[in-house]
Amino acid sequence: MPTKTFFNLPEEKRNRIINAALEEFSENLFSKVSVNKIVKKSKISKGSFYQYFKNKKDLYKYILDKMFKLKMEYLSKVIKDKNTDDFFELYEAMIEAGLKLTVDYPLYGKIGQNLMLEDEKFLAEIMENYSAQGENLIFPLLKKAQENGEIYENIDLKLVSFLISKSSILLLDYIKTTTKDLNYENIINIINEFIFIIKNGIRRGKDDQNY
Amino acid sequence: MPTKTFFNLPEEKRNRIINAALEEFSENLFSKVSVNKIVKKSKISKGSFYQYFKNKKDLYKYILDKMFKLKMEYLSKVIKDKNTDDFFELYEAMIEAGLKLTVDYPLYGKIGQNLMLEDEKFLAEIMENYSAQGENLIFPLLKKAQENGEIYENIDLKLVSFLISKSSILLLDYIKTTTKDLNYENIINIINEFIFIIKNGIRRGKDDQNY
DNA sequence: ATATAATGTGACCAAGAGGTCATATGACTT
DNA sequence: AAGTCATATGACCTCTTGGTCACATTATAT
Repeated sequence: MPTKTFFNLPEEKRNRIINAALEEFSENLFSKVSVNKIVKKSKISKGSFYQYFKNKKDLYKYILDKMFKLKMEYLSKVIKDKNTDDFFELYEAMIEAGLKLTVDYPLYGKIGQNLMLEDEKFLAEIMENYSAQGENLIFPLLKKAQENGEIYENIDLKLVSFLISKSSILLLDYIKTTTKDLNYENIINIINEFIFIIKNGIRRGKDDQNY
Repeated sequence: MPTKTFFNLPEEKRNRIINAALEEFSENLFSKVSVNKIVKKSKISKGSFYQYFKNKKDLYKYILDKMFKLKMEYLSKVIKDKNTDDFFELYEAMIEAGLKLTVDYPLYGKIGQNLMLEDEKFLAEIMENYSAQGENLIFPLLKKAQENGEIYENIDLKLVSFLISKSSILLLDYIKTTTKDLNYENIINIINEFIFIIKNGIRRGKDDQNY
């Protein structure tokens, strides 16, 4: 966490620093983010930087913290609003919420993507406080759905929740390689395609007339 | 490609260099691989290195080339041996082949994983000659299967082939986070779970009695 | 006006990077 | 023995990195 000094700063200056950091961390993995560039971009001196943050990692954790809080806001809002027990409905809403965040705050979106590309040792260290993120949010929902008979009994829920937790990143990746523009409608279409596959698979059974 | 000089080298020396490179590139992304470490590890001088390779990228491309050739060997063997038209059977065999390669040559496995984590600009540049890799190998098989009625008509095959092309990496990722040991049986089990999901989805329909 | 505390600053450090180059060595030809 | 060519070498160059520190400036309190 940043020092008291940092929080005493006038808001304008604090924002300058935060924005510079957001830009840098959205463009590079942690090890390639340059403190020098951040201080230049935010027009503070190197010395000041190290009066605000213990080191580069300290700043990174702070940024991630802001991001997770934002994400939780988005997710909890969706879960409350939907107010349903249907897993697939909820799941769709959650992916949508995740993608809505990356549309509303593209830099945070990129930072989230980059985070997932860090090597696991580093990731484990950085995420110690957020272990309950992604996967563990979905797992209970899946379990409930399985108990309700919505999901095959023999399916390995750990695997499914893993796939699902990766899905926003995966889909974003896919969208990048195909569609040129990230308009909302496009995204929603692809999400629906993906959910259909997770739901029904791709194999057309003998008894499937429609589709 | 390496220089003529490199190929004139006694095999022992050439292998020393290749092995050092394999180790380094399996442990780090390109930008973090150190030429200095490679020359130290392979006991050649810095000057010699630059007599063998134009630069770091030149060495990297050479290593990747070897890897792709190896992978094609594994894949083509599988396709020939199976000699089937059933998409899912073939698909399973292909994932297995991919994983077999990473078991037989763990360093190449890691290098492949790392490759997928490079940023896309760099990746595009490095892969210019191998664009037909992964995805495009699967797509025709999918198309055929769809024409045969094995796969729902409305499914977006591009998305499916994208998911599938990512599956070995995805699964390896999953295995790392759960199972401690990478024994073969374990891996096969997880592959089968995954294929089941892609095939049938996770939703239990009203008419599904079994499972 | 003085003393104390909070902030700001940039030259500096050591480490490491990728890449170059003048020179040395050794093998083969003539 | 002389000359030629392929190969080997490591000191050196420039650049960037994360981080430190002695010092300067400003704000607050008495």
